[in-house]
Amino acid sequence: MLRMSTLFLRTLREDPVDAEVPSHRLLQRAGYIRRVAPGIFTWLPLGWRTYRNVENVIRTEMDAAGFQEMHFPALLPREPYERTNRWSEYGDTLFRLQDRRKGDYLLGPTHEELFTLAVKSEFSSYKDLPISLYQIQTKYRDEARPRAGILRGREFVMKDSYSFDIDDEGLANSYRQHRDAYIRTFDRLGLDYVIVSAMSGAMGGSRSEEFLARSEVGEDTFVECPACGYAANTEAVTTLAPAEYNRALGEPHIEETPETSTIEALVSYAQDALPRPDRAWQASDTLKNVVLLVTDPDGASRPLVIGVPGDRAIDEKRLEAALAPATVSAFTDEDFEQYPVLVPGYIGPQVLGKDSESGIEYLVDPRVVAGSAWVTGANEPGRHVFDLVMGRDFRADAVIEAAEVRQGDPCPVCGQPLAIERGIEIGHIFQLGRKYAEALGLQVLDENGELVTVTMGSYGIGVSRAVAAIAEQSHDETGLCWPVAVAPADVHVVVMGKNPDVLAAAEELCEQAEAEGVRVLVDDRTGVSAGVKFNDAELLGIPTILVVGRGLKDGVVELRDRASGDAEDVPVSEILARLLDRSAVVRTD
RNA sequence: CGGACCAUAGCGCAGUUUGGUAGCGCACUUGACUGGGGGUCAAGGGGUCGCGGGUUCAAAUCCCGCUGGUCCGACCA
Repeated sequence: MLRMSTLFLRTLREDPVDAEVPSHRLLQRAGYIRRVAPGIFTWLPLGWRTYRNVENVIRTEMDAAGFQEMHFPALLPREPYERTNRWSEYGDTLFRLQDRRKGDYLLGPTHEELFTLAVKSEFSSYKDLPISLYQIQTKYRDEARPRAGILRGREFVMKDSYSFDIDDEGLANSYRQHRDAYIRTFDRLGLDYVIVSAMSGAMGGSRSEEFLARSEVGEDTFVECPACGYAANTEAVTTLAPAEYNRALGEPHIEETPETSTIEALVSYAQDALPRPDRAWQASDTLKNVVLLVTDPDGASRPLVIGVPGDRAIDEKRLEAALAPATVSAFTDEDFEQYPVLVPGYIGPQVLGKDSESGIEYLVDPRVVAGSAWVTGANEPGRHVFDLVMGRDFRADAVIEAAEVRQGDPCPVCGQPLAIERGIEIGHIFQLGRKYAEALGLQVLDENGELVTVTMGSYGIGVSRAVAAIAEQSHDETGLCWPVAVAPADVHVVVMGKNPDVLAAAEELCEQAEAEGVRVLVDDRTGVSAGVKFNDAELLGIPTILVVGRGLKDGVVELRDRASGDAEDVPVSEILARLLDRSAVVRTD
C-alpha cells in the first residue's frame, strides 16, 4: 500500500518553466519524473511504477508472441558498428567514449549489430530459424536538441526486437507476427494510434510501418483518408497521377517574359500579356524546376533538378527520404557558375536528363504525366516556353515524391481528400532485409547444404516514450488520468478530516482491498486540507478516487471516476466489489 | 548548426537600468485555529546571487572571459 504520508513525493503547485508540452509539465508537477540534465530524467516512485506497468504490458505481449527476451550491454565496442559503417554514418548523434587505454566505445543507440552477431555466433542451420529475439534496453542518442521531456530524451528505454528468417516469405511472416503483437500491446496500453506506411530511411530495407499515437504535440506528420482508411507518414505518401491535366493547344512556343524569375511573377505577367482564352493562368499550370546538390554517402556530389507543379514547394523531409542515403543541399551561386546551362529562374527541362547534352539528372513529380502541357523556363533569362508537353517535348529520368503534401490532396487509394494529422512515433516495424546480415556475415546452411544470408526484421517500441504518449492522450486541466492498465495504483483513497474513527475505517477498507489484489494509494496525511488532497488526487491521475469522510456515518463512501469526474455514494458493504470491478487486479508488477 | 534569451533559496520570480544590510510567492519547520476544494494567524530555517578575473572604499548590480541552461528553427529508425 502506498501512503501519501510516507511516499517519496512532492507535487508542485506551479508549472516548471522548462516544460512546454502537457505530458512533460504534468509528469513533473505530479512528481513522476525529475530532470537531471538536458534530455535525461529520473523516475521517482510513482513514475517508476507507471513506467514498469507499461514495460510489463509490452513484455507480456512479446513473450506471448513467442519472442525471446535477452539483454545486451548498453556500453558497446566500436568494432561491430565500424563493420556496418554506422560508427561514422550515425554522426554526432552517437554517444562515443574512450576507456583508459583510448579504446573507442559507444552507448548503444540501437542494437542491430549485436543481435546479428549473437545469432551468428550461436546458430548455423536453417533448422534453427525463424527466431525472434528482443530486449528492453536503455538507449542513448546525443540528440542535437532534446525536447518535450521524456517524449524525446537523450537516454530512453526502447524495446527492440529482431527477427531472423531464411527467406522473404519467412520475413513477411515474422513481420506480421510483430505487427499483430504491437496492435495487442498498444490496445492494452489504451493508446489512440494509427498505423501508417513509412519510409525505411537510413535503416535500409523494404516494408516499414510506424505506429503513431495521435497527438498535436507529436513530431511526425501523417496523412489519413477519412473515406478509405489509408494512412501514411508524409514522407511515404504517394501522389496520385491526375486523370485530368492541361493539354497542349499546339506546338511549344517561346515567349518573352521579362523579370519573371519567380512563379508568382510569371503567372502575373502571363495573365497580363499572354492571357489564356479559356481561363486565368494558375501557378499549377507552370513547371518549376528546382536545382539541388546531391551528395552520395561516398562524398561525391552532383546536381539534380526536380520538376514540380509551380504551386508546390519541395518538402525537404520527403526529398531526403526519397534520396536516402544521399543527402541534399542548396545549389549555390558558385555551383551555378559551373553549370552555365542552368539559368536561375528560367530553368527548363529541354536541356535536362541523363541522356541530354548536359547529362544533369532530371526527376519529376508524379503530377507531371505524359501528355501534360506546361509553362516552364526556356533556359534563357526573361523567356519561358509555353505548351511544352511531357513525353513529347521533354523527358524525365524518373518520378520522385518530393513535393509538399497538402490537406485535401487526393488519397492515392480512393481519390478522396486527405486529412493531415500529427502523431508521436511509439512503434516502428521494418523489414530490414539482408543489410546487416551481409555486413556481419550472418549466414546459415539451407536444406541443400548451401550457405544463405539470413534476412532480418527490426521492430521497436519506445517504452519510456509510451509513458509520455499515454500522459499526452489522457490528461485534463487538473492533471493526469491514467488508463487502469498503467496507473501506479488502482484507487486513490482520500481520507477526510482527522477524526481517528474515519482514519481507522479507511485503513480497514484499504487493507481489505489490498488483500483482494486492488492496489491502493491512501492519502492518510493529517493536517492537510481537503482542497490539497483533492487537487493532488486529480494531479496524480489514479483512475478511481475514493473519498472516505462525512458519508461514513451513513455507511457510504464516495466513489469518483477521475476521468469523467462522475461521483456517487456507495454503501461500504458494496465498495470492495466495485473497486475490484474497476481495478487491473490480474497484474504481475 | 543558425537565431533569440536566461542563470539570485527545493520550485516560480523581483532586485541589475541608477553599485551601498539579498527579497517576494509557493514549498519546508514550530505553535494555534480550521477541517469536503491548494484555509487563517504567529514565529522560524534555508543563499559560495553559475564560474574566473577586473574596476571600485564598496559589485547580484559595471567591464572582460568562460561554463551551463531554455525556447524557435535546422537536424532526428
